[in-house]
Amino acid sequence: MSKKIQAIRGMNDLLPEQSPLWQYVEGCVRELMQTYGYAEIRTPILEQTALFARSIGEVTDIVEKEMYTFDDRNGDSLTLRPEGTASCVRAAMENGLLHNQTQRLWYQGPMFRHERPQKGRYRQFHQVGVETYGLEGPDIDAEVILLTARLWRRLGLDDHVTLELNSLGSSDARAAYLDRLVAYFEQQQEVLDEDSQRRLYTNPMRILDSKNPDMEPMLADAPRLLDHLDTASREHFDTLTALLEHAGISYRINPRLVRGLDYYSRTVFEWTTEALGSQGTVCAGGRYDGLVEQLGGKPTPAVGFAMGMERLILLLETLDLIPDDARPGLDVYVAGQGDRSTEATLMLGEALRDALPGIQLQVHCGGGGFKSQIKKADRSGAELALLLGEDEIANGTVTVKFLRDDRDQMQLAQDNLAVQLPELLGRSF
RNA sequence: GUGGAUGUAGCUCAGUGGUAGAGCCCCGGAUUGUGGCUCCGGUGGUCGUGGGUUCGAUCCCCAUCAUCCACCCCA
Repeated sequence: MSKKIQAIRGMNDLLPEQSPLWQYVEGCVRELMQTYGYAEIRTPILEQTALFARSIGEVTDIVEKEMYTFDDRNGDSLTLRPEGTASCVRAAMENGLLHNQTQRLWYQGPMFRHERPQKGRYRQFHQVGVETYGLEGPDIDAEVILLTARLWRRLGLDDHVTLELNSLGSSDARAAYLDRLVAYFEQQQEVLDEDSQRRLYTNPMRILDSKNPDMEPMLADAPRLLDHLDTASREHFDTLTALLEHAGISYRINPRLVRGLDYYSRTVFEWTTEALGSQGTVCAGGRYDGLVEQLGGKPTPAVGFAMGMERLILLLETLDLIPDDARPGLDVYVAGQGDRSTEATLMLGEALRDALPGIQLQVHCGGGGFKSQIKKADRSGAELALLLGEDEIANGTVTVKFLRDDRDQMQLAQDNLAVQLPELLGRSF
């Protein structure tokens, strides 16, 4: 077992039993994006290392210790993308998508971070993300949040997730606030725990995030960023919250909500759940007006978010919110008996698929006794079994056996099956 | 990167210092053209890996790898 090659730590196989659920969620996402007129963009999984170092922030954990970075054969430093925003900005700039136009884009795919795996956290994980460019007003912030809220409703998750909101203000206002904050923490040095001491000069806002209960009173009295916003950011935030209220989206303002990545400004938000234990953030995003310029483009306002597919799926599973059509299933299983049944079953299957293009039909392969074929039909989950024995083949009929209902089997003419099957299955194709 | 728990059949798990068992699954039979219930039989394991202690280790010790949970961080 252990001498065999196994998957890389934290990188999981998605097994057949799970893929219908993934396809279901992916389908919901695709429909949702189309509903809002967002266009899909697909970018390479590998980028030059500098792209992430410059956008995410040199001193973040992601860049400092979590990236899968290696040298290409020609000596270039490449990195497996740890998130989608940087690639998306790069691609949009490189292809002229930001030249005098706005964009509403979405993407989906695997991301890579070398972290210690845990529930809801893997080294290869999948994100769905949205990025909008060229829109500076709070209307687009609201739209992006409304879009996520619609997805929760679609998936039945709306009662199980909470929206948290904050504003980080302009970079000037934030810089001024940071000075105040650091000054406050310096006066409280003796209360700061070890982690916080370290973060005091690298990323002081993260101290606000701390879960250490001993620091709670000190943090509660810390200066709040929301009280030190510049006027424009304040108005932006107030308009956003008003829009959300109009739309009936409830939210909780969390003055301590800080995004981990350096590029955020003004609006930040997070959808969280209690049901996933320690990795409760299902979706997170915000505004990053400075990023495009930081990466060498013209100043371009931008808003986006990313959500974690594994966490979403875990959530649907723990809450038992998986609809039937997101489970594997078959409509029909075709079994045969006798020397000529192989040809007969395969041809019947093809004919039915021609006539009923949406049908989910499996023809038994691999021989075996009639009895075991019917057993397989049962285990397959199919509604009906179509049986082709010597008699049926001789007279052009097929025996229909109801696997889920207590109902007598019947013999039908093969020529008529395409007409009668939809009725027998209770669905159209 | 830190801490804790756990690795025995495909899956869920018992178990013992004298080289292993159950349930489910799978295959066959009772029923030579009929699943789901029942009964009978069968396949399947270098007991995660490497080393140590021992006459002998799946069990005790060390290391290592992996999984899970938490911290950190984040989706």
